[in-house]
Amino acid sequence: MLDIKKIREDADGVRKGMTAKGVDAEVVDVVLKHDGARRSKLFEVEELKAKRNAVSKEIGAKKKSGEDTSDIQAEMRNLGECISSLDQEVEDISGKLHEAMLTMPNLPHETTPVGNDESANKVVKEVGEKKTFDFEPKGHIEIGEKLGIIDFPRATRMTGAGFPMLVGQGARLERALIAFMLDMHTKEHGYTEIAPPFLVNSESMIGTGQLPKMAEDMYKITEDDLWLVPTAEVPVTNIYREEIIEQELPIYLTAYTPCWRREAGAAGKDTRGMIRVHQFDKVEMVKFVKPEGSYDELESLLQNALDVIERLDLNYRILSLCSGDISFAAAKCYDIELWAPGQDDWLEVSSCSNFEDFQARRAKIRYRDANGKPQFIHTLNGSGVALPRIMVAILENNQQEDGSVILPEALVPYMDGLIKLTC
RNA sequence: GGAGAGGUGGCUGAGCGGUUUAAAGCGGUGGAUUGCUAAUCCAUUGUACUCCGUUUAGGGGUACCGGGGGUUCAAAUCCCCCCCUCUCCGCCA
Repeated sequence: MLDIKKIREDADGVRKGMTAKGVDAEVVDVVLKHDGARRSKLFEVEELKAKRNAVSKEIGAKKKSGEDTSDIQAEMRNLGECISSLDQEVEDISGKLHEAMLTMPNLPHETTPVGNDESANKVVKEVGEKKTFDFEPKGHIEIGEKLGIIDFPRATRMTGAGFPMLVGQGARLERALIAFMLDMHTKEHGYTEIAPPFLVNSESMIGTGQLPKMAEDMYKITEDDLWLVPTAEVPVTNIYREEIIEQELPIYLTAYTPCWRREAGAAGKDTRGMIRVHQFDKVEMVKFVKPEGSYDELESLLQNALDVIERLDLNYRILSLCSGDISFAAAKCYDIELWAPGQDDWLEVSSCSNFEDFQARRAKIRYRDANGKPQFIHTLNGSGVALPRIMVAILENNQQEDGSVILPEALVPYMDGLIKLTC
């Protein structure tokens, strides 16, 4: 959520930001209209309440000394009715204001490239060479099925398309990757591991910005009014919802969770294989930091994710996403993409974002500044990294002509010394 | 799921319709005193919104005693619904 004061003071700047994010700037005028109306009504009703409080106190005193107060009480009954109808008006206006505010995306940071869609994303850096083969490289589906480590047909029968099942060494590789990443983030990057709930309530989804906008992209358990997490960002960021954090900052947290996404708007896109699925595993990193250094923290967060990829000997490129392509809540976002020879395309395996105080404002997460005053903190998160696509990258980059796959050295200890997946 | 007991400021804990502007203690902050540690004394002490003022400072008001409704001139206090915690019972990996 944006700061209402910022919208009042710099309406034009906010309009510009909305436009850059691909949102109709008219929302600014809607917000300002409701804000003005709310403030004047609030002033009106608060004056009446002050009067009521004073008179009620008088009544108490008069009753004590035995005076008759029925006249003033009757008068106050009318005042009470005025107050409750004004209260209702204030509540209605506040509701509309809040609703409008919740639909406003975060403003892009000044270093975020301006643009409408992914064509305006900027390649910041490309590291490593695309692998070349002296045979025709296969896609991960063929490789995986031949190795017997992925079973799409049975998973589809059991659940439906987009819910892949890993088998044997495939399941083991998944677990190895998770353990490898968590170990790296906890032992080398200073993160504390969290094993959070996989279902959260609506307040948490609003807190990180998934609701209201992304409702139809998520799975909902209607009966209990809970949602399946689309990313560990949600439960982990919401750990401190409605708190003033008293412990020392920054706080670095990492968590493995499955992620569930309905991918409602993506029907027919990448439907085969593991590129775009309804359930996938991910290791996520989340940071709670003071505002001053949050952009340095974004750079180090990105590096934490890159360390995973470099250790697995994969080539990659980093994109700085443009204003129209970054997520609703983000001010700045880097994507990390891996080259997948079987797809002949880049695969996004991580998004590292700075949300500044946007999520903190929604989720009411604060810290105390040097003067002891509560202030909204800055939150950041990044995938560290998403599992199916890194699995795809490993299978497709490390495939041999005979169909076997050589495992990255860093994973060998996690695979009980296995160096190669074979049929 | 059933029965009972609870949920009050950073913490402990009183209050159970109107001198509560939420007692008292602990803690925190500032000051006084004192070889040090410590003790003692004095003062102070939350959050959000809002209005006035403003270079700063400041001053007023409203709301907040788990959450949401209701009764009343007046609710921490009475009534209803919900959430959470604890104890016992039931069910259960």
